[in-house]
Amino acid sequence: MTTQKTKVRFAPSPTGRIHVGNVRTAILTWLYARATGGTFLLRLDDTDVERSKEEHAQALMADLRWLGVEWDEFARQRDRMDRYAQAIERLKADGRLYACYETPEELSLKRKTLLQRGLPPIYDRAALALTDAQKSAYEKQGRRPHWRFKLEHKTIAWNDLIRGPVAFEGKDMSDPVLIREDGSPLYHICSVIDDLDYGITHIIRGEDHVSNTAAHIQMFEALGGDIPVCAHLPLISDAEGGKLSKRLGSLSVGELRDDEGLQPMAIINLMARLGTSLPIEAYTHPAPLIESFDFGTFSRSTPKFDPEELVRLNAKILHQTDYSEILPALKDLGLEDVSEEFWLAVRPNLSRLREIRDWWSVAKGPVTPEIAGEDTAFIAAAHDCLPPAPWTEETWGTWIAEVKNRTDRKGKTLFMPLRKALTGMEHGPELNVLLPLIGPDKVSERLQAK
RNA sequence: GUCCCCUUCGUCUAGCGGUUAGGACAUCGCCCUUUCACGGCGGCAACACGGGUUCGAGUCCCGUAGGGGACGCCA
Repeated sequence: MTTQKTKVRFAPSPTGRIHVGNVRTAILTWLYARATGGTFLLRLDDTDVERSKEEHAQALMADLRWLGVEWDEFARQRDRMDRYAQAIERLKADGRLYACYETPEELSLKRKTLLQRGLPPIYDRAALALTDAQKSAYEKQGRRPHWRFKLEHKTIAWNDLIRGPVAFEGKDMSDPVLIREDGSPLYHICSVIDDLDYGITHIIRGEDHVSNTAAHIQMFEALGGDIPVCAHLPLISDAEGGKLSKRLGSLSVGELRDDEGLQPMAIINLMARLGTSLPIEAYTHPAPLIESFDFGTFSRSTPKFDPEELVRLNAKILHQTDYSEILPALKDLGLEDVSEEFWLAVRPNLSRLREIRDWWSVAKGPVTPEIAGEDTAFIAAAHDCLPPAPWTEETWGTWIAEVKNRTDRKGKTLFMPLRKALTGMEHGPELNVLLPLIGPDKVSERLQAK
């Protein structure tokens, strides 16, 4: 065995915002690259000029960067058309590509007929029997050919990192179209040529590609290259068990960030471990995920994706995030002068970062103190025994003891009116840490509110 | 329609012929806390169904049901 350096790629089509299903593949591919000390290539598969849009390409890269999924190399297929043409010529010369003249309508009819007879809709290779005379007759009618790759009718087998031994029969598959009628190359051949040229050692993608892989293997062989190791990930499904579609399937990284207000690590943690035998944990850094990454831990069944899990993870991540690490995100929220004390005080009460704004206004105001009619005398008494500045975390204890002495209250009737007067809420961070953060002036002011 | 894959607590899963069926998350209870949250400690909870094979089946075989995937001049 050679000690070949791992090289993997994530190859999305920039046809829309990247969503949960896709980003999982990106994250796992990236983790594998980092786990093996290999290279991660981001390749835009933008051969479909109709659907591929530059704005989607830009948004995709922004989303990946936000997640911290950094790529080492970058390529896009639209820049490589000359190279594809060259490889295609070789396949034609080798007789692996053959010209077909059926129209899309004719092909669709053929498929429908086969289906009705209970047969698999496999292309019948009629074009292979075309004589030169028939071909030129088609050409004279103005028809241009599309080209199919002639699969060898033999067993195609590989050892999948996730699925184990996989085998397909060439005869059970349709010869894939590699070149459109307009002469443009299709995904299959572009992908194979790129994987070859860029030295991809491992192909990691969804299991919706398994039968493609069978065809691709023959293309790798036809082009005389090494066949990368394959890992086909089970697709994730809806919480209801159905296919990941509609609302969830379209749940994009952008929405998770902008609408849901989630931390990138919430998504990384869930996607890295969902469907594996390793526990889903709330790490604040990807390092433990990289260290523990192992295709052997992946199940072959389709796991269910529950967005609520992201929120739970998000909360746990926040509870553990250090002040220095949250600072940039706080700046983005427009909270420049949050102190470390404040962060540590409110951190356990956050499930989304933006909720910190609520606690920030509790500390800085304005707050609408809540003082019930029957509590006015009590609050006034409490105000009278406020300890002198400076205030520390001990102040609350000192104060409340004094209030207890001077009034006949205890338990909930003792502290709850104070909490409501000071914060306007019945819940929140502990008052011993909150009190010095609000400060003597505002505390006094709020206790005297009408 | 044909082919392929999958099915263990609510969820993600361990298990690879003999287990009190293990863990994590969720949930519930207790502790901590003069609130909520955080944290700590415990509890509840599962082998889709039906046939085989075997002394013995969650584990092997066949079937049924359910779910997913593939069968494009999309990727």
